[in-house]
Amino acid sequence: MIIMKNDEVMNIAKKRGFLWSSFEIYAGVAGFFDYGPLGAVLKNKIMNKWRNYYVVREGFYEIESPTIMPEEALKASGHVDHFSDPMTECKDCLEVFRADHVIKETIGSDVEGLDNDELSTILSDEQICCPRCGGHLTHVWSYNLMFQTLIGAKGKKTGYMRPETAQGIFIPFKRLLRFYRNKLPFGVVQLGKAYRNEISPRQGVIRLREFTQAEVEIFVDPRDKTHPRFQDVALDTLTLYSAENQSHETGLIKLSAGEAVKEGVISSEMLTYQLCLAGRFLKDLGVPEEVIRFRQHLPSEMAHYAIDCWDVEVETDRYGWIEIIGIADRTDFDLKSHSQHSKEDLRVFIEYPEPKTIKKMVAKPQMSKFGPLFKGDAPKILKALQDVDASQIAESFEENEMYEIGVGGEFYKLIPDLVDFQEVEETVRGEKIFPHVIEPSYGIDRIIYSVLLHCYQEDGDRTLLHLPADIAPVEVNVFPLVNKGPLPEIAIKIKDQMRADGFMAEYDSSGTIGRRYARSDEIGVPFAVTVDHRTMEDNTITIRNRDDSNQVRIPVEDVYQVIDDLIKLKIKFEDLETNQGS
RNA sequence: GCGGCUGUAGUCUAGUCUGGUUAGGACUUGGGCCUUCCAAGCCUACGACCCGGGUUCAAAUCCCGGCAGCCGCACCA
Repeated sequence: MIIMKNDEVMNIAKKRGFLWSSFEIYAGVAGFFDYGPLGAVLKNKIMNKWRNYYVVREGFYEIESPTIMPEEALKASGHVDHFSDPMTECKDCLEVFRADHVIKETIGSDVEGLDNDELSTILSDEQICCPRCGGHLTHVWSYNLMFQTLIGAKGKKTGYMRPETAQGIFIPFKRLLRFYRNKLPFGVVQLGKAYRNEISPRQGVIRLREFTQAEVEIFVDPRDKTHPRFQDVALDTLTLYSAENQSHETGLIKLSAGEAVKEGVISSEMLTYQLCLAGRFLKDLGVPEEVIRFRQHLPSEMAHYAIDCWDVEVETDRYGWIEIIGIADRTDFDLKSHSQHSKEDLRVFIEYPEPKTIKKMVAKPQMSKFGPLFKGDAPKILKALQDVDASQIAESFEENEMYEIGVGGEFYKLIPDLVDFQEVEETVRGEKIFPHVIEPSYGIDRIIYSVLLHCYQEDGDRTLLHLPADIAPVEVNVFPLVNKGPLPEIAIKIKDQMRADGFMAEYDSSGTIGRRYARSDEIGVPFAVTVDHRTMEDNTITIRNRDDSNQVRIPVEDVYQVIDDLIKLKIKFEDLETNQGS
């Protein structure tokens, strides 16, 4: 039995307060995890680093919307109908199947969109039996992956826990568009909990029923998916596993971002830019490049509305390659659908660079004849007439001497006498379109797992977490070399000053100094300040670097600034060593 | 949701088959001694039979149910 890094890491995570399964004293519930004292800090630091990437540097403002959503909204998004699976169970062997899959496999017809009763009817009419044992299948029921709840005291309104944060961004689109002063492209982010009632969550923190997402929705002009700062990422190397590589089993390819766009492997600059950003983010979290790949969705697995979709995957010893970020071009599906369901116009007016003057024929009703003829119906006919292309009417006049127009179920005959045609010049300044959406969607819990897993290292007896200094939960430890004389007191004072300066600092005097360093390394504290005999002589302390155990000696009064620079990655520990040497 | 295996301190484990004294050990952790730089040593303390029911004079041990974990199947818009 190979000892998996996964097991070691999860062991430390539990023992030292990063992660553990929830409700343990009540035997736990599958699919729920607590973040412990260190885990919660780590998570916040990672989320804040993420904000620094997207909110600060990309300028995509963050919003926060409710985690409970009304049924209508999720009906529009497709989750009510499509996030549930029609299930059927074999009465004999108790195996559970997806009803639509069984039907498709047995009689070959596509039954997408049929409701449960219709599916049940097909099952019995076609005498479809259990694919495994040939037994009888039950009626079809829905297993919806969303947690359902009731809103209000009378509980009349059905609500669901949101299955993704994205919808919370699409719904207030009009307000967001206005906030961004009606101009594309713009991006909006949301970090928060999402909920999926997985049938059988089993892979620890990889598949949770309640999890944290960080999602970005970037609204772009569908005709222009170039990125203004593409040059900034064009030379980034991406390890790609394209749909073609997968179907031909040709392995991974390494391309620069620029090449990937040029060769059409990735569909747009916008999408590619996001892939690069995701890659950089992971590397900044200490996930090495060798374990990151970008896998394109196969046409068969891609949601029908997406035109290109890439998963960022990280390799793990326990679970293989796992998806931790999904980056999709969702086109205009969501906005269009919400537009239809809500009857709100969620389009954006895009101005042409130059106003276009177009000549067109318009039909001008002869009101003096029109009015008397149609009387009360005239206004609505006029209104309907506005939506009809004048050339169509002209054509119909030529062929049939009349044009029939339908208004609300009634038909009216127009004869050439009633309508004049005029050629007019019209200035068109732009047009209304549904923006396309580029969506990077991060699974924060999976990222935290990946970070812990790949920052974990064994070095002889020593185990350490190579967390980047700016995400390490405890930033600095302060130790007295021995518990004698004034050393503890000085160390405590330094620790207190560190805390006053805003550092996550801890003091530890228990056991030998070696044991304290070991404890410190195990949770990835990047630096340790040690107070020793020389501190009393010349007021200096040592700073120990977690990653190589090296130490440099500096004056006590400098320690706060130096630690600050180290934690914020402004200087490297090696620079201190060099300075000291000179 | 189905089937198989498993469940003893924070961790690893002895004991379970064959029911019987105060559930034993190691590591970890807390306190103390020692110790002037990387899990040393000594003393000391805390800490467990997954939950519920049954059988029995007696259950960690046998039986049933539940829960959780692992493996396989299914599921994963």
